Amino acid sequence: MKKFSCGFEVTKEVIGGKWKGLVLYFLMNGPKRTSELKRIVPNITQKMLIQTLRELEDSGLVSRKMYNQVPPKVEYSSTELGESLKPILQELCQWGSHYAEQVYAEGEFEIAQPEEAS
Amino acid sequence: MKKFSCGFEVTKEVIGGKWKGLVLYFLMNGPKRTSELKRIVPNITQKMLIQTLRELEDSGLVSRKMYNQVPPKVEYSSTELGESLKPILQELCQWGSHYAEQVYAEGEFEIAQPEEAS
DNA sequence: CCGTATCCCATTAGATACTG
DNA sequence: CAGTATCTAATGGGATACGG
Repeated sequence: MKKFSCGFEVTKEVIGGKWKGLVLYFLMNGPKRTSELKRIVPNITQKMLIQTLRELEDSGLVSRKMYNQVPPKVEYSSTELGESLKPILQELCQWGSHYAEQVYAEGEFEIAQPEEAS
Repeated sequence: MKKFSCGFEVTKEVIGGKWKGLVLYFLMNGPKRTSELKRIVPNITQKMLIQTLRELEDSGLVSRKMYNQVPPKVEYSSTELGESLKPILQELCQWGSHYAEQVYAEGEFEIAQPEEAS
C-alpha cells in the first residue's frame, strides 16, 4: 500500500523527476510526435523521453496514438486528466519565472524560450 | 550561469527534492521549532530536516530565528516569498488527493492526516 | 535541544549501440 | 522514425555517531 503525507506527495509522484512535468508542459500546446518532442524538449535523450512518456501514460496523463505506416509515426497528447494540471503547471511556471527575476542577478540565469512546434 | 527550460524548472529547483515542498507546506500553518518539525513531518531524519531547512532558507522561502538560551531554541517560519507559494502548494495538494481517489483502488493508498501543531 | 560529519547504498539519469 | 538494451556516472538520501 502506498503511503503519502499529503496530496502534494501524490502530485510529486506524478509530475516529479527530471522530465515528467516539463514534457507534459510541452504537450499542453497540442499533440506532438516523438521526434518533435525530442527536438523541442531541451537536452532530453531518446531514452529519457520514451521513459518519461511511458510513465506519464501509466499515470493517465498522456495518451499515445500509433499510426501503422512506414516510416512509423506516433503521436502523444495530454489526456483530460493531464489537461486538468494545466493551470497548476502554468502557475508553477509563472512563479518560477518571477522568482528567478527577483532572486538571480542579471546574467546569472537564463530561461529558454520554448521553440514553437512545427 | 544557470539555465532553465521554463519557470517550472526554477520552481522545481526551489521546492523539488524529497522534502522541501513538504516541510514548507508544514511551515505554512505558522512557525515551528526544529523538534516540532521533526515530530510532525512523517519519517524525516534529523539530517534531512536540517538540510532541507537550509536549502529553503538559502532560497529565501524560510527564515530562521534563534533564541540564545539553554536549552537551545530555534524557530523556523515561512517568509513572504514562501507564503506566495501557499496557493500553489494547496492546489498541488488538492490535485494529488483528488487524483489518488480517482486512480488508486481503495486500500491501495493512504494519505496521512497532518498532525496538529502543539 | 540543535546541528554537523561520515559513510554507504539505492535510485536516477546519461552515453552508446542496436533493432524493426 | 520509434523504441530497446546495457553499461556507467552522478546524485540524493538514509543510518549512525558525535559535538556545542
